[in-house]
Amino acid sequence: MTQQAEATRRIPLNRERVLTAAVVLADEAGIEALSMRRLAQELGVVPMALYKHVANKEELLDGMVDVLVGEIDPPARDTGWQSAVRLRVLSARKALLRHPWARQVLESRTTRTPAVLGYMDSFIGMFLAGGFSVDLTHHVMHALGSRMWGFTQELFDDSAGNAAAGMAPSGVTPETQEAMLREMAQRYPNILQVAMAANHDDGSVVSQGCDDQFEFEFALDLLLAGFERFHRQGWTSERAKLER
Amino acid sequence: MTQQAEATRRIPLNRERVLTAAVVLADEAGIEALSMRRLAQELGVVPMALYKHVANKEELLDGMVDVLVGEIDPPARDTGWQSAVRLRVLSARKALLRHPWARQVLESRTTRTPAVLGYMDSFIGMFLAGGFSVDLTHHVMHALGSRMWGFTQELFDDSAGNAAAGMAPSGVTPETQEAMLREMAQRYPNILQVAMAANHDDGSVVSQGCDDQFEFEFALDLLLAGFERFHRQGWTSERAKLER
DNA sequence: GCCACGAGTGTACTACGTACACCAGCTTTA
DNA sequence: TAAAGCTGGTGTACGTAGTACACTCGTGGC
Repeated sequence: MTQQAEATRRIPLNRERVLTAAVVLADEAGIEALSMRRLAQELGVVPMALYKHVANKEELLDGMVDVLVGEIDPPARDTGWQSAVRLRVLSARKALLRHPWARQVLESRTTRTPAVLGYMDSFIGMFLAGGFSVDLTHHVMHALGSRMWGFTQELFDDSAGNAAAGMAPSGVTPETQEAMLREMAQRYPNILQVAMAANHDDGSVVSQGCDDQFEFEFALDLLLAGFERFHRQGWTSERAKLER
Repeated sequence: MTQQAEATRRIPLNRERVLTAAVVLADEAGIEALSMRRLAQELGVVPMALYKHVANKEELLDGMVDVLVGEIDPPARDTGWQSAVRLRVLSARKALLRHPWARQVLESRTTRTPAVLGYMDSFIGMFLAGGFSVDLTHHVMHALGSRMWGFTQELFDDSAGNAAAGMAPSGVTPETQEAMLREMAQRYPNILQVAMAANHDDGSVVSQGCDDQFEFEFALDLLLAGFERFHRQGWTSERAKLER
């Protein structure tokens, strides 16, 4: 019977099971709750058992990124480079939003796994297939930067009002909120103005914040339009010109 | 005599001394070496002494960011918005490059200190002073994103060749390097192409990498040009249009 | 039947952030 | 001038990390 119980519980571990469990745990409990010990516990196993499947925590994180990359759609066929890139970035963004930990983890990675390199490679391929010069492609990839992954550093991740007070709006009396606002108006008039515009509906700084998706696409399209212009003009960097 | 010795060693601690010591330590030993214990040791003091000057490690990091912000030039007077923004971003970038830890720490921050808010506020002020609508300013700030701080997520932080192997070029025989290259060429032809172009001088992927400063300014100027175009056209978001 | 091997275990070590009680010496005040 | 209080530094201790290393035990091949 104990053997039966053990047999049922012990679906044998493997790298994939470890990685997906890590992804689920990070999704549900946050990346800061993802420790080797906690993950092992979640898998009904002793911490050191994990090390038979991943070399260490760094490799675990790399593996999680690989899982993420696997969720990004492949490049669309039969469209121009611009919409191909756009679609793919937005697909990456969707994957990223499903996994709140991903941004932080991606930012922290220093080595690139084959899966990541593969993603980058096919990404570059979209520009090349669109007739971009290698030179322009290179700079364009840099300009995209982390937007390739569907994210940007969010400067207003909370509304500016919350950020100023360093606290959540809940549990703050209207009076203190009022006081905070006056304080803000004095010290950061410009932030206040912009924040008010972003929260136009009720005139409060401490409301739903701004439309991240809109902001993201705004910048993305601005960049894409810039790329297109350079491309049409046959732009080349000085460095590349010297080569010819 | 012991009193004398103590008196010489005990330049009294204060918040500023703690913060600058933290900055120096992070500069020299890397951010991962910055622990409360190590920092205390560096200051010739017991770990818990630090907690009389900073509430906890988070606040220490916030304070370090404040030090950084203090190193950024104020906005230039008597120039157009475009060069004012450009100069300021490049000044931020210079400060950032002096402190290799800064990017990671900035990215990890969730609360904004008054100094940071002050920086953002005066940053926004440059656009408003340039005649930008509040609406456009808002989106433009989002588009700049972390570029406001003078950095972007570096995708090719090492040369692609190193990234592929996950190791430093030193200590790798030319033969394995050659093999790596062939491997790369097969699996990531596009990356290879771009990387080769970036390392045009000797045709090796594993050389000095690309000109980060150039790449940064490329994207920055592309964005600034886009902003300018929108500004001239009196661009407004749909959301803002509804307001009128 | 033996033996090698690989997955999972147990114990232990080092390093971290920090709570809490304490103390020395200075400043304020009665 | 003595008592009281404040300020900054100390010592000890706890809980949580990551992971090295030696182990056990079930399985499959000879």
